[in-house]
Amino acid sequence: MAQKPSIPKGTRDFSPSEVAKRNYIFSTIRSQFETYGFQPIETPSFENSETLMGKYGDEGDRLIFKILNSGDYLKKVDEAAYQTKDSTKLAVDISEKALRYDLTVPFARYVVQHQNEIEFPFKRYQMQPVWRADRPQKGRFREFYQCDADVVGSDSLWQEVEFVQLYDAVFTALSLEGVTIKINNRKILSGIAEVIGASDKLIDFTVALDKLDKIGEEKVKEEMIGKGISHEGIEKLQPLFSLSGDFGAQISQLQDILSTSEEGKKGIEELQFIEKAIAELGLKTAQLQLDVTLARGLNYYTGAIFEVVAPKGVQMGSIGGGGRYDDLTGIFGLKNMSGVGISFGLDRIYLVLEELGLFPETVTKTLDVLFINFGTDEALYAMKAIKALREQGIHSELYPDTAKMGKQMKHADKRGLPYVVLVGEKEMEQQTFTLKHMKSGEQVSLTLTELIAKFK
RNA sequence: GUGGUUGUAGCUCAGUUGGUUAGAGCGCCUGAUUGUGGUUCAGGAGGUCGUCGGUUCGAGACCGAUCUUCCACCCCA
Repeated sequence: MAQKPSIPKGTRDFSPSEVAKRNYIFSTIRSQFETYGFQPIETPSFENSETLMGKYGDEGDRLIFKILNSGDYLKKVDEAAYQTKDSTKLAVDISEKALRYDLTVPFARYVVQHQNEIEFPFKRYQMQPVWRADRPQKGRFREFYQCDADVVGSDSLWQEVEFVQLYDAVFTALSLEGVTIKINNRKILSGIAEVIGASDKLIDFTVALDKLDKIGEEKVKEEMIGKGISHEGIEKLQPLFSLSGDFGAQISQLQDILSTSEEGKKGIEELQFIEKAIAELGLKTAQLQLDVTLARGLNYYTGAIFEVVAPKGVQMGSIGGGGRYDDLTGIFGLKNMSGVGISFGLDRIYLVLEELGLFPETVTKTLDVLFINFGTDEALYAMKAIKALREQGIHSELYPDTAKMGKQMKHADKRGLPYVVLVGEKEMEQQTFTLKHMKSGEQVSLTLTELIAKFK
């Protein structure tokens, strides 16, 4: 065997049926986005390095794909960095561009760059691939699609309420019932950190807290101690570990913990506003759940934090996430522009729908009817009918070669086509078409008008 | 970036302590059936065992490197 060609790890080819299923998810999401008043934009697949670098933390910088400069890229290299093999420093010299890492930062760049053309509040959606130089594993790829909807230029909490509804609407439309929309608030996390005297260690504290589900209370405490959080502080956290009950019950327990923190109280108010509104408006199939251990995107989220997890029993990380960022555009020089948004992980949603068998059968339908080719004269007769069918929007085609009938039938069978049409001498004489239903094997003789009517 | 794991026919996988010509099921092709696919029967094609190197009289099996798969950590959709 000659050397087989291959694709880079973490990337995938998509077959026709996979593309059909992916498009089904795309169009479902798109349709809900538009129903909620979002407008599409697109941004380049690569940005200037300085637009992306430093926006996702050190870990993020490591995972950004950098594009090597064209031409004699070693010429401009800093001699000292070259001699000492300082990769980080060298990277800046040999790479001025990088592949998009998510859609939020390019969006912030877009808003700042086009601020004078945009009417605020601006609601945009974007569905494009992003790239991460991560090590692949289940549901983690190096190239994958995000579907984002964001609003900039509005502080209103009604936006958060709408995003919860939007999540519910999309997953309901995809028949993916029972997803949990987890919600938290950065202000609550800050408040807790403040109460335990660890305001300066907010990130370390929340990263540890986030693992509560996974590694348990003891390990979380160990990690916090390891990060320099005092025993006293952890003592005060105790009620947090045993937080229980519904939304309201958890809130009242939080109120006790956060009674001395202004910021914490503000976070509670915000959560209560959202919860009340959602309780009043109702959700179709999703569930809104308070999760104080939820800590994502802390590099820029300032208010609400969202994460969507697949229904119980499906082993998949989050299938969506989002939150409020009061000052995202600030990093590009535009102050006081609050944003909030959510993201859908298309590739993971695909895996979940596949696992649960939730793709509608019609999604992969390609052709309504195949005409069997009996020879030149018959083919021309068939093509006239096909022309008429296509004008009516009926998906139809002629088997291109005059192969043996068995082979042609087999081809139709393999493609899973519902119907074939047989036209030989007999049919041509009578100006009819023999329509065969593949599943039942039944055959009927029809005129062209009747044939068209059959598929309309 | 760290640790582990996987790779044999198109697909799913066997292959004994290293020993002739590497197997099975499914799929594929041909015919029985030149106006009928999915069932059946008969026959057939297809593998330098991921790649490169090493140990050995002899390697699919042992060793090393590399690529790939999947998993855990980090982080994350």
